[in-house]
Amino acid sequence: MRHTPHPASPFQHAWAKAPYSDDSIEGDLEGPQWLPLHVHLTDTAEIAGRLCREWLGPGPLDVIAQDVGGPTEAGEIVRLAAAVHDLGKLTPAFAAQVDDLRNHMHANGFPFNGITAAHSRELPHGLAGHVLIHRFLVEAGANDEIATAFAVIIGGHHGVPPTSAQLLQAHHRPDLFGPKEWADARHQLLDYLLTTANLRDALRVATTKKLSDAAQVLITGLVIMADWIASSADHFPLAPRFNPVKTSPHERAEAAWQKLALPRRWQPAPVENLDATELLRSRFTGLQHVTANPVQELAVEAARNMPEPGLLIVEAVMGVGKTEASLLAAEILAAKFGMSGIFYGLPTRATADAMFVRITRWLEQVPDRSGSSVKSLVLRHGTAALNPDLETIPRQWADHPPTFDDAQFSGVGIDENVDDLSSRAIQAVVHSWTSAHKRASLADFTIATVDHQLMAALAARHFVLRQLGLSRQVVVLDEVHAADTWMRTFLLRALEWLARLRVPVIALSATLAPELRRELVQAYERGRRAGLPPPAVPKVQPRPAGRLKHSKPPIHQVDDTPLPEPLVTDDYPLLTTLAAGQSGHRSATISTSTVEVRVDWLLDPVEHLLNLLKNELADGGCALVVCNTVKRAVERYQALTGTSGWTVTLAHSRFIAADRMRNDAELRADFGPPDADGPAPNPARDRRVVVATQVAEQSLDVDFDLLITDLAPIDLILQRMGRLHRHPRGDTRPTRLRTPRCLITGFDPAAGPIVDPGGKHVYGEHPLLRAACLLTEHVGGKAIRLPGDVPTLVRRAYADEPLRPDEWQQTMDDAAVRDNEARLKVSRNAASGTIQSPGATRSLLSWLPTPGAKTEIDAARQVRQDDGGFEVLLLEQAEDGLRLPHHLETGAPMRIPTDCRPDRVAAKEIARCAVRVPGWVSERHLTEVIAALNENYYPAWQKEPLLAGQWILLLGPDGTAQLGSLRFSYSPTTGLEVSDGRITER
DNA sequence: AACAAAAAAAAA
Ligand SMILES: [Fe+3]
Ligand SMILES: [Fe+3]
Repeated sequence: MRHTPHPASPFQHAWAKAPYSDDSIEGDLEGPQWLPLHVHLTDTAEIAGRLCREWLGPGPLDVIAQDVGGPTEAGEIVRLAAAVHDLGKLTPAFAAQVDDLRNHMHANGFPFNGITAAHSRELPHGLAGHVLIHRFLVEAGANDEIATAFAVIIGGHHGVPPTSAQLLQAHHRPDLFGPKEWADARHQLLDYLLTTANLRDALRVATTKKLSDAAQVLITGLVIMADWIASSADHFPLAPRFNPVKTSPHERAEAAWQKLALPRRWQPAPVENLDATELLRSRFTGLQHVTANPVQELAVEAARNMPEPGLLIVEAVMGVGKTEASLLAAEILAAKFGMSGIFYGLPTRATADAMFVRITRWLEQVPDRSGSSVKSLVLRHGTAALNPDLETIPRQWADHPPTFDDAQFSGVGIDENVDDLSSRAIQAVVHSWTSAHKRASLADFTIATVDHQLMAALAARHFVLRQLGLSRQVVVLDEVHAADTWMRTFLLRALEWLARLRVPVIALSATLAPELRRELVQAYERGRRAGLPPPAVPKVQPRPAGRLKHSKPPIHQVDDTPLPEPLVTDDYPLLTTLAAGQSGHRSATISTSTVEVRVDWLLDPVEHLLNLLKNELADGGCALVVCNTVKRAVERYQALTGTSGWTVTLAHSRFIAADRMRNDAELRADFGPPDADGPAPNPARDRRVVVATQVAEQSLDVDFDLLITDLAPIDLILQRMGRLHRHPRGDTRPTRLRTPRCLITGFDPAAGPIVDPGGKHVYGEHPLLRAACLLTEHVGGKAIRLPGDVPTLVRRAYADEPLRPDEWQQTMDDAAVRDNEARLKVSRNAASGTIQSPGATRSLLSWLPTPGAKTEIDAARQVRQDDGGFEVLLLEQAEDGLRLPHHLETGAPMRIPTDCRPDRVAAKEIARCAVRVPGWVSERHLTEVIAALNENYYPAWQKEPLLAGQWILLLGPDGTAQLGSLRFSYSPTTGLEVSDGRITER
């Protein structure tokens, strides 16, 4: 096939890439360079084809195939989109941007008619491309709907699909598209592309087949990915300016692909011949002699029985091997449904860090039919760079000595900018083409905070890349019960999309309220239905009388039979499945040890607490005191420290990361599981009191002899109770503490249905009162059995059934109404930041808010609710410069320079000094605090990714700072405290 | 006078 355009073709003078000559400093004597437009387009088409053939995998390809006829056509349509993605660059509005190149085109017959570089912003080339491709498809016989569905991919190839308003504006500016000479050149270019890249059949598909929203999402993602790779001058060399490129598209792409060296995609092997136990033993080196437990058996069975991609919810307590169960099931599902990787989402960075190591070990054991020993794996969260495991593991899987490319694409990649972008500007440009976060979507295996899954449903720039990445991974979500109302809004929308993209999902959880279980199941089912092929003969909708004349017909015929209802049951552990529209459930009989907790009230005045502890800890032992607010926790900590007879520790989230990590580690060391050879008396547990906020609720595997907790929603109370006699310590516990006891504070049942204002602010009134009612049933009476009683208590707490006492009913009903309204408001606000549901719109047009303000789009919306709090890096101001908080300094004091970029080691130390400032500070004192923090802005630090954009809070040597009227103080034992001077002086 | 915990943030 002839790849060089006819010498007379004017389009060969059009340009796509033109690095400024300043970019090639450092004795680069080659002079200015360029890349002709037609070369960039064939490059991108070649890469897109390779991505489809080698990287994408059958699962997502089939989603596209469903719209266009088959997998071959799917690959072709992707190549077509890639081949024309920058057609909008063949317009005077784009081409006028660089004088040199503009003049060259002008000299070769392209009239500019006064269009200058200043006009380029009025017609971004993506938008121009949308208009041009739409017109071209319509001329080739497509209807408007089909043409728009394809054109919007071109319009959105920079991450934001156009809005209808933008299209309208573009149509009013024909001058920006240029006169006939330009239109002719574009037609010749299209003709050249169709011939050279062999895309005539693809065009026929594009003019006759309507792409669904899901296909639009995936293809846009693929085009962006291909464009990024094809835009790397390191892989696709530029030519001296105005010289033609002589290498053929195929050769260029072949060389680039080699150099890129993407690890071959994971191809899981079918494992039908192994039972759950055999599977378990072969995938986990530490479990050679273990037998699969019922939860693991059921998970494997559920995965094997799934007739099509579906949802599997596993509710079980921590410690029954849910992680193993999820990985076994994930491997089976990946093999069955053509997935090429796994996304493992965790609620916190700390849990993600811990899971990272476990998954790497598992990966070493998992068979791969691709024959490759290199796996592409990424740890994706904000402080992944601080994880020490990353430094030890990377090279393990590299087949060959790691080069820069290896760091990017094979072995372990981390989610951050590469060190030392070096002073050579052109290097920096090359290196950063796939910088950081957005590159991570290429990986087969992702361990991340759930946020990265939720963000797939966030209406923000480049969300299509997240969707594309997830579309080829089995998604496992851990601790889904922990999602609050805000996050749940994103979770459900993201789940609809996963279902639409035919992605199997495994959700792990503690006991779910039946309502949440139902929401998860129905969200997945809605997404699945959105992807069902429309019925052959569309039903004619009878127009209901009185409806607006212009009411639109539904996008396509949707199955309107009722959504499946998962069975409401108190079985536990519980596996709920949903596949092919059918919901099922299985429960396992599993012999976990039961803990019987006796419950009692303890009135608030701190003397009661002191007396209780004096008695109970008389013979030793340890107690956990959980408070609903930091303020209460600090108060109780201080009251307890003033008394002898025990050692007190305080734990909450307002510690700098380094201290928090150390505190957590100490808690695990002192109160964690006993050694495998059996429990021994542990002096660290002797007369210890830990006062904590909700940080003690989750993820920390610790055990206490006695629990005192503020009233909280029942599921959280039960989580806290889970810290009571959690490990087998038998008779090493003091005699009087051998019966597990839980005292509830923050509530006086005799005083009526009145909850503590702090708790009310955090949880709302209604769940607290419901919890109080349920606990009353057990006070002084029968113990709460863990985990057996958990499902019943959780179900009743969130059901409508009235609870005694009857006199509280009215208060509770009123509270329920208020809480519901508040919750509805939160989810409405969250929903304004989500993308559309699958099947709700014909195209991605206007899906994201007005582009142009690119950064605003990214920043203004988020998957976590904004409470006004913000993070600062806490450093000390010494006479001769900055230093780390002095309690962190080991050895020689380290002075931190502010006039140059700190080295990597120092930057990590500084990043570990991050702490969150409570929300009320910014709500009431925003301007004065910002003004004060702004003074500590060091331009030289902004080049360091770990420090860029961070606020710095400087404390004096006494550990305090005055910002306006606010006084900040920090100590490694009590954490960050902020007080308002104007108030305390009164 | 507030009031938990939790996370994130660079193009072709
Ligand atoms: Fe572009
Ligand atoms: Fe491009």
